Amino acid sequence: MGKWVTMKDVADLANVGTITVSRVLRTPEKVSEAKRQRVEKAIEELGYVPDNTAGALSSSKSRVFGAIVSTVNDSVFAQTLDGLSSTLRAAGYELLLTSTNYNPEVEEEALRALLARRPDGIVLTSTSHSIGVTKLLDAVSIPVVEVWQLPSEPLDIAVGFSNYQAGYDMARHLINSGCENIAFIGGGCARDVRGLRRREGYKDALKSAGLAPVMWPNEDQAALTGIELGAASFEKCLNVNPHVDAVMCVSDQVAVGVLCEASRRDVDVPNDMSVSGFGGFEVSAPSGFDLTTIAVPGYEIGVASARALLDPEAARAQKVIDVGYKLVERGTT
Amino acid sequence: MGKWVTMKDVADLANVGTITVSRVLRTPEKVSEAKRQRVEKAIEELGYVPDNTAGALSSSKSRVFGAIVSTVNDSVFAQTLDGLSSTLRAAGYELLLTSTNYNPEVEEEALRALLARRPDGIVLTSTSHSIGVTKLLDAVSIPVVEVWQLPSEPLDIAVGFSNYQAGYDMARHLINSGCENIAFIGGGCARDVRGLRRREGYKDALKSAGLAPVMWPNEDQAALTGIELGAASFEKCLNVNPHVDAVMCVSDQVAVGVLCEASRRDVDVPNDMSVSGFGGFEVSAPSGFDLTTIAVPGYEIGVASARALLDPEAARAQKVIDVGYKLVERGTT
DNA sequence: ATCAACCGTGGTATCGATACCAAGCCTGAC
DNA sequence: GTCAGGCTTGGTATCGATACCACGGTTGAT
Repeated sequence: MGKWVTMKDVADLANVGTITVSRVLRTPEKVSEAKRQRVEKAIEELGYVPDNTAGALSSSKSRVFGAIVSTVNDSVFAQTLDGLSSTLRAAGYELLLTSTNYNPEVEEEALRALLARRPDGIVLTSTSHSIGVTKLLDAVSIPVVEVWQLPSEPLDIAVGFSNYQAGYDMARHLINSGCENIAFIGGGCARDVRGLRRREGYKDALKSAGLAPVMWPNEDQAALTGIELGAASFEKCLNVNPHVDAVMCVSDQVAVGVLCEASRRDVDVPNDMSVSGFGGFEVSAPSGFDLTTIAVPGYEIGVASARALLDPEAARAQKVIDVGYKLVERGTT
Repeated sequence: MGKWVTMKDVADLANVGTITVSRVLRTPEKVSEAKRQRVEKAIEELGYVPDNTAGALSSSKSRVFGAIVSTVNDSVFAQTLDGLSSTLRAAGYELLLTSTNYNPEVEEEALRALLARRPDGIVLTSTSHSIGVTKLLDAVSIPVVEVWQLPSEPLDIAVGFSNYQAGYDMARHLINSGCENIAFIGGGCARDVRGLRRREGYKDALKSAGLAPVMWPNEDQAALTGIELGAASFEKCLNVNPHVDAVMCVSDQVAVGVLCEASRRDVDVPNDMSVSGFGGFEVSAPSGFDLTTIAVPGYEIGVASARALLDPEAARAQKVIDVGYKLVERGTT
């Protein structure tokens, strides 16, 4: 067992008290120049790495934040995690990550495990919370940030944007550009609450314009992932409704699937039909697809969440932090 | 401040010693049925959540593993993280995540921050390590797992597959199917060591078949991401070498870019030209692209790494754990 | 010249859990 | 009937750092 060097070892070598070593690390300005250099030299010499678990115990500040995500394997949350992680590390904090794989039953267990590490704050990507979860969170006094949506009643702080409004805006955009037979593909999965909200925005926009909404799939098709879902659903959609002149997709991935299927069927986009996506990540960037989409600032959500965690008082003044989105019009509409 | 319930509170309510509470949580079989139920009831009643930081201090087992990844925002590592996280959580461990954003200078700092949490083990996705990093890792006695490659001299344990062999195999596959003018796109970025290895495999396969390798880009094009890089590079490639009959891509994303550009130029895949990718994630799945690719078991790498961390002795017996890959032939070759 | 205020410094208690050791109880064997 | 040995149980020390308080020495004001 390679024994860890302790603060006392450093203190002895530098001929100071342990507390002085602690101060050199946390509040160097309160230590005289001479001793500080002695201590720093001793730290270097011994290769001392402080033990934050011990520090957490005595100061009741762990300098760790916890995150519970549905999945890491989705550029959607991945960008946010990158933003979170980078911002937090710059401030001297670490990120404890747990993924639930979209299984809501795991959430409470995961939260319990997270709380056992006494984090200074928590980030949640999940949308609805069991009463066990709510109870646990109520009992603690640390900041809780919900991301990627704007609940009307946030648990504590929310950072995101309105999925409903995004769906509404895109539908309006299609309507304004002359489309009259607009289908919506994806968003039929009950667990994807955010996708559902976008679909509702779409529905309301069509209704208020006097148009009939057409949606695929209505049943839960969790087995299919983005691109495949898009291709398969578009095919079905065409069978039922051959005169569709616009397809609004729940995600960029789905939109890519639609575009592929369209090109295979010689449907000319955008002349015969418009297609829109959602996300604004790589797949929709100025590439072969040139997809009109809603660009969501995933990384920014991470950064804003980190700021909220680091300064919860300021964030709580707002409660709900809207980072917005951007409708990016490109070649498919 | 919502005060945390401590083990002593539980012990007092259940009328036992604190140590008995500890045993109920860690080794319940050593506690009599009656007391165990009393303690469990008290835990439930008080909503007690144990403090693992305190436990880590006294047992010098943190039940946390650290991971340093280049980026979360890449399905490549994301699947591995999912596998890691799931397997570790099932065993009662947590994952401390740090991303370096492909900046090798951050690695040492990140590692230092990670070690300050006294993890029970570490996972690295980075390929080469500075001497500072090596020194830090030498000083500790915890398992260190390097993933997604098979270094000849692993620091401790390695879990992955041979990128060189994967490149070689795919090139052989193209040669065997009759291609004679095979270009390689991507993998020119010096920081992407794994891509470079695949490209070397390609080069050697061509050489040993008496064919001339053709590669784009040779300069560092970090600014372009996958799809765009594929589209742009393919264009240049065609200008220089219009008779190319196969394009081997460093990743599926790049391959998608190539396919898009090909379809725009009315190049018929696979009749005029074959295209292959690497990765085997969503984008290459049975979708519109039907891409021939090398499928890498990203999730499996995570699971195997977790096992190695949990039982380092068994893993060290192997040192290098090869999870392999699969050449998936589909419609583009 | 005297005293208050302040700065740098160290000693000691403390955070919440677990390791270690010792004690009490019960069972079974002689 | 007595004693050994196994089982459960609790007391106390401990992990490594920080909070709190107290001390000596210096500075500035009166």
